[in-house]
Amino acid sequence: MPELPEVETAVRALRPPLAERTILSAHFPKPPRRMINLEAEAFAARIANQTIHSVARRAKYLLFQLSADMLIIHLKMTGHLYVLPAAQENPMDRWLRVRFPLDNGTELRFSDARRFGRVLLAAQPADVLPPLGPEPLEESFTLAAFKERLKGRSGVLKSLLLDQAFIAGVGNIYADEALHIARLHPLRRADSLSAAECERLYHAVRQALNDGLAHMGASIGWYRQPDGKRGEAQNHLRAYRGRGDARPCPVCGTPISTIRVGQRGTHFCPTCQTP
DNA sequence: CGGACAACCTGGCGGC
DNA sequence: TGCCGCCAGGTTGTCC
Repeated sequence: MPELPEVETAVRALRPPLAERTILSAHFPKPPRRMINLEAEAFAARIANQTIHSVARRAKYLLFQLSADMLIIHLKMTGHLYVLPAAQENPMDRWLRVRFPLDNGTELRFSDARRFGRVLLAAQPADVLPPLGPEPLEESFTLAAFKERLKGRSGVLKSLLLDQAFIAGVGNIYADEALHIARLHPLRRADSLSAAECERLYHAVRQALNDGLAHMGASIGWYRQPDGKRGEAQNHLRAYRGRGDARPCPVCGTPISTIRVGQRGTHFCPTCQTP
């Protein structure tokens, strides 16, 4: 569930407490299995004494620029990052996977109930990151650039929006939101869009992500901000529905339909988003 | 390129 | 109340 707005919210919250802090070591309370890209001991030895110079986001990855390496973390569905005094416990510690003691007595912790998250250490991020499309909220992502990327694509819109190599950072929630804003059916094929529809989709993707960001992310399921607070975006969603949420379309009042597209739960308004 | 599907995981929920 | 089974989700990898 952490998608671009949720990861960006986390990045912004983590910047102040981590600025120019030095990581002393890395501890893995439980066997890390596939979570890290090195052996646990090698990982800890390599990250020790590296200073965090910046915290940034690319797609749904958090990027920590260290003295010599990049620390790259993907939260997947249930990952959570938080900074606390080393002695202070937190409910999220129940699923604690990594603790990074810092040089001022605080600790960066990574908790992840479902163990899908990834914690990678690499000198060159490109060595471990998959191909990623443009950042949809950056100025360089223009309507013309979007139309150019659409050329030659024929798949259904929902799957295309979820393709991180096509556009970076959109996940299941904001894909459904963007399609509702654009009044486009999730099964519409990319090569069937008129110029006007392309333009609606372009603006809708950015609007959906900006709305999520403005509300500090959507706390559906597990997502929390680093300070433990819930985001507010889930209260403003137009089409995406979590379990037990039967709110109708906010535009026309029609019940929201749920189908599966590319193995993903997909929510849309059958009145506003015609095939 | 695209679509289908399995795998990875495990808490939480619906159903009984 | 308790147990079972399935669902959720992002990404990777395989196959056609």
